[in-house]
Amino acid sequence: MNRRNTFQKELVLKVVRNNMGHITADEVYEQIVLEYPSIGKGTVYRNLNILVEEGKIKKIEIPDGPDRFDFTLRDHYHVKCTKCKKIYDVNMEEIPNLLTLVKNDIGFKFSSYDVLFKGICLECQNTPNNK
Amino acid sequence: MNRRNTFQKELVLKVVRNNMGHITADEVYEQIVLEYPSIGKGTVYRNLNILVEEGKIKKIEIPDGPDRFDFTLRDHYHVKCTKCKKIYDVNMEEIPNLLTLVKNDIGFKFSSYDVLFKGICLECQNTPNNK
DNA sequence: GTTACTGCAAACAATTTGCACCATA
DNA sequence: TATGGTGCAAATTGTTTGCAGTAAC
Repeated sequence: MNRRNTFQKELVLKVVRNNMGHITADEVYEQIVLEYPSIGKGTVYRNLNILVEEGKIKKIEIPDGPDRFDFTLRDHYHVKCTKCKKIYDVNMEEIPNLLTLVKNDIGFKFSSYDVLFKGICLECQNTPNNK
Repeated sequence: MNRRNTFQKELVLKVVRNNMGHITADEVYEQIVLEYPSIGKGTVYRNLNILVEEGKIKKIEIPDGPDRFDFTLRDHYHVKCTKCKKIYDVNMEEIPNLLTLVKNDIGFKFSSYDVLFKGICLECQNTPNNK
């Protein structure tokens, strides 16, 4: 299974790279369609996953919402606004490595962990629509 | 909108309570069907969400997999086996409150955060099927 | 010339929803 | 008896997949 370089794969990488941060597969597709209308959504999904596999981009899995793809190299965290569901970057102090705090009594081989913050974004705080 | 007590809602609560830990909506449904075959899946989903709203149970959102419902009161974390996708409880030392480490420069009203550990479970480590 | 990749549509999985009927308060 | 809940099927959302044709190597 020798990987090939295709025009479509280049486009997908370019769009994720130019958007810098948590773009969804659908947004990637919408942007590519503008300059290359014949691309299929399946191709975008396939290439995003290949690029993740190759370590060129990162996948951020958000519960209750589409996956995001991130080009940024530096480690950072995300917040989800529980009202509008939008995702933002979080700047924060160095997080202590939570893996060192685990009491591994079940023989697990721990590899990593995800942290997702929740809250209400500025915009939603200011909307009177206080449902 | 005055909530009513129904037989079905009781059953849902009973099953989550008796299972103690990260059961899926579908598993709840499968268990109830055994003793009350006419129940609908929609009813199970509806009641699970109502019970979460009422604070009687907790919803654990797992990316790339169905939501889990938890009756346990004590705070605890979860690990997902990246091979078999099963979810396990994690015992660990007190986690420092990550919210205090956030540099809130975007006016967010932070409320909470989720942590999901990842790794390979004992069973999958021992399976020769090393794909 | 292989065979990986594409575009498309259909399949899928988890969950929500519309609606006519039912049953709780 | 008013109206919230049920059961069912259809709709939704995000993603994967099967397949015949296309193109990269």
